[in-house]
Amino acid sequence: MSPIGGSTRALTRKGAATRRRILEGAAAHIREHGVAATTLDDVLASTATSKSQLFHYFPGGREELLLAVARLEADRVLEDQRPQLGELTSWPAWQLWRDKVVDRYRRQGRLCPLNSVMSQLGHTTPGAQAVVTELMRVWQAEIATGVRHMQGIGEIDSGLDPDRTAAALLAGIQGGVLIQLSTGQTTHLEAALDLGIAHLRGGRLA
Amino acid sequence: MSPIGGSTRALTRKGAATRRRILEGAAAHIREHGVAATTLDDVLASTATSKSQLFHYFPGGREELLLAVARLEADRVLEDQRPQLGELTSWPAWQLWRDKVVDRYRRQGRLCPLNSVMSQLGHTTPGAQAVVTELMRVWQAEIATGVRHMQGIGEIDSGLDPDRTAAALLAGIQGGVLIQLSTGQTTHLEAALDLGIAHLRGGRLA
DNA sequence: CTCCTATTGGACTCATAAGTCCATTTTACC
DNA sequence: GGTAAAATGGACTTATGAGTCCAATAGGAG
Repeated sequence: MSPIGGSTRALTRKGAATRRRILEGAAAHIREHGVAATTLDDVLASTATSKSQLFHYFPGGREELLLAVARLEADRVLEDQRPQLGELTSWPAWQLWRDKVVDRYRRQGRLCPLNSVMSQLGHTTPGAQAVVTELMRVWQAEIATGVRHMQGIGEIDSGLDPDRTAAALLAGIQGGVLIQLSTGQTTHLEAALDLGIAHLRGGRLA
Repeated sequence: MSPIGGSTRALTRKGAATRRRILEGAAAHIREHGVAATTLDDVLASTATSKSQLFHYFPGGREELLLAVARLEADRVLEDQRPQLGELTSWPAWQLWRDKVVDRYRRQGRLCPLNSVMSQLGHTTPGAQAVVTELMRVWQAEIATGVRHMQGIGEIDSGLDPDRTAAALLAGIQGGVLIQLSTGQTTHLEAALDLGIAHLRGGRLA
């Protein structure tokens, strides 16, 4: 449960506040400038903290901090899709979700904090890997639940494999966002979502 | 046409060979260890060259070298899909292409040189951005050509927008690969390709 | 043969940023 | 209010890796 060392250290109210200030300051700086352009000193400066504080609360240094930011951003990704992601119970509801996703990434623009942090940490690092894998697992599961519900009410062909379809849809979203990072356009993201949903509807476009 | 400076410098046969040795050595090291773990000194060591040589042929230093590697890898991506990508003229042909893509990325494993280089260079850098944008443009165009051909012979509903469909399919591929980088599985890539192609076939699974 | 330019070696500089250390202050709890 | 642990300030160390410089050699064109 606890981050890295596993040791549950005593945290006073003040300490907890400082820790959060550092974490959120780091996340903010990264969202704005990217990981590569974010040094520990930047974080310290923008949060009015000192080096000893940072290493006090994140003994693993930069890596531990980045990982914590990754967790934060991964959570945010799902948060930003709620409550629509959990209520895929009618075609209009799917459309609402689709729009929310597009909107979220359009707002985010060309800097994806999670992608940024991940490629810095390296996709092979156990910790980083776990964060992404878990995010994908939950995300895909919620989509699959939506598919199953629609199958239950006879709106989706029961011959479709919910998990596999959800996996494809999720891949489309990820790729759409990735392409957006370079092109600045959400065209691909929208196309992927629309095609995925159209396929669920049996080929009929909305 | 010429890389960055635009100045066409005189290159003797020997010089051209050295330049290529550096470039390919860098690409190889990156493919194996990732960008972050690739220093200029690593490249020099593994190619038996000296610092003055590297900066002689890549005056822009590390950044120019990485960009050159990105171009190399971007070309390779399309090369690896030939000739199938250009021959999407029947359903079995689509399947062959699909298999080739999956196989290519399965082989590549969890280190994607292009993704690695891109996130290091930053998606906003004009040069890096251009490389990816161009790759996506060509890739998508070739898929779209395949769709149009199938529409021409009446195998795909002419109501489908070839470019938009190709965009969605491409997004699925990108996302599938991205997810594979963390999970190690090509499940998502395969699901995305299969769903995309199934949609083209009008919902019928292969 | 000769001169100009390309090519090469490799030591050196320089900047940066992570991480360490210790002295000092604050807080929690009895 | 006294004490032990937590919290803090900030200077210092250290590692690393990019980029510079200059002197020395090789190659090609006339």
